[in-house]
Amino acid sequence: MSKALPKRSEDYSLWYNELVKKADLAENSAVRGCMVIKPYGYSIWEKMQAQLDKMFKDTGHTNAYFPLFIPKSYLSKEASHVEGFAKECAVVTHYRLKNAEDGSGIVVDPDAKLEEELIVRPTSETVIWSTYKNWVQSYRDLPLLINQWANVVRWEMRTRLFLRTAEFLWQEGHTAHATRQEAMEETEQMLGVYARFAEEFMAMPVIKGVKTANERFAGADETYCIEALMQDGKALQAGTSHFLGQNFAKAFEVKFANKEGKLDYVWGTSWGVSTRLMGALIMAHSDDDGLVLPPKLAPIQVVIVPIFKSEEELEQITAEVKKIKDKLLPAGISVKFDNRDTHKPGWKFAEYELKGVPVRIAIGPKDLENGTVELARRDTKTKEVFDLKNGDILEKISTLLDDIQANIYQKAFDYRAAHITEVNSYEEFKEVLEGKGGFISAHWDGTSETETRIKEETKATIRCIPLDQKQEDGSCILTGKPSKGRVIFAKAY
RNA sequence: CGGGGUGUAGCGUAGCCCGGUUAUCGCGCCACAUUUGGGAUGUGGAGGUCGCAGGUUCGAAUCCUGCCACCCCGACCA
Repeated sequence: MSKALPKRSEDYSLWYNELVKKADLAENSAVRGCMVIKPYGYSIWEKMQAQLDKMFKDTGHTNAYFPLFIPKSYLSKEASHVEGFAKECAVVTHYRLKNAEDGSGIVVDPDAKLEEELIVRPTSETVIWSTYKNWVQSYRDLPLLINQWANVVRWEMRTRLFLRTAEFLWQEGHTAHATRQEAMEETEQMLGVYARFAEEFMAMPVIKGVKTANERFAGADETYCIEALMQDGKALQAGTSHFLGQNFAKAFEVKFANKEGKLDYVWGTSWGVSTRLMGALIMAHSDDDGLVLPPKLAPIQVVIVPIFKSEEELEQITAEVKKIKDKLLPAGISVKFDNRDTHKPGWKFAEYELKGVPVRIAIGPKDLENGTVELARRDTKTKEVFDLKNGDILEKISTLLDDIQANIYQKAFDYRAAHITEVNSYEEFKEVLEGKGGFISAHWDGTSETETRIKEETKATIRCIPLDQKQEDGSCILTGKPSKGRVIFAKAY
């Protein structure tokens, strides 16, 4: 393991790339744009999945699985949907290989051409709605509240580990409802679930908002989102929840008989978060020494490092460690005792800091003598000596984990608060954008043309129209036309 | 997909312009010894299709062509 990480202040994207690799989260694979998620990285994803899955179940959803391949014709049924994804689809055209006649290896058998080409799903609306057609006849069949955990493929030009990969893991919820209002409530409910997950578990504050027409999901009537701010001042869309109206129901003929006996199209939603959340998690909290993980998502919450010279010393320490583990483990705290004699304590300290383990306990001969342990917290890098006789270690650690969770949230919150800037002129807008970055709250005339022009001139996009937007008369920073409230601009990932 | 850059041991690199003994150094790895409260030290050792494929040449890591991958900057996107 080589030592130092690049400094965030010197090269932020290099810092990110190196951190992802050095902390054993992921690495590039032989396939362009695809990544290998390593065990430690996957453990974090599993913690995210477990929590989100629970939240989905708690709100009445069930998991199912739909196929990876989508007949090409399905994709073209919803006009704007195809347009949105056509440029980044992987296509399966053949189903057999054979040995090349000149012995040069294996080639695609031209005789094995598929009748209809298959698209590797970039998202599953089309397969799912074509299935829902068969599942829905009456209002009694509604609502359908289904989620799937899956991989999807979007053939991206430029990729970055976790933030944008050609294949990524996600969850996609797809629901069908009898009324417009119910579908709208579902859309908002799931946005709330995402926001709560981001804030309470990832310790990452987010802005809830609505996308402008330019940024809306292809095929949706309305796209809601949570937007987070990274430490380099760039915004990251962390989750989306779409109100699909009756668009997919109409495209796939999903009709039901309502209570009055009349046929009507069902109302739909879809919502998703992906392994991109891993990127958000990394960039929200980590520092120049490595990852900083929120305790609620850390695969290892507490690491115990023994400091010993002899076998006997290690045995004595191990006995003490067992007592501590017996208290922590039943309380659901994940503890790793790193008793390897192949690495020195200092090496281990650095290693677990790189991996973002929230709390470290060190026990050495001096501690055995004094009945103490040394507690170190990752977020503040502070250490304290804890007297085992004068306090309950479980209570101490629980409090510490809660403190860390709260502290890193607060830190991210303060950073964001300091980086939401209200501006009232285009000059000021460009100045803030080039200087301190972050979210910029400004008036906009509500037109696509203006948004596009601002994007072309500054690379900033409207991240969202905040749900808690204040009614405030103002004039558009670009055109001077009247505006009723501020929207959030930023450069985005 | 356009512009620029990089590819040499597990990782990071020197050598490349100007072709010529056995390809450099550091980290890591293995062995032994001394060490162990913040990434130990010494001694010895192992490890290389110089990204891949062609070409030029008596001779290629080095020159030429093509391809692949990665990084940065653009267009596209969660």
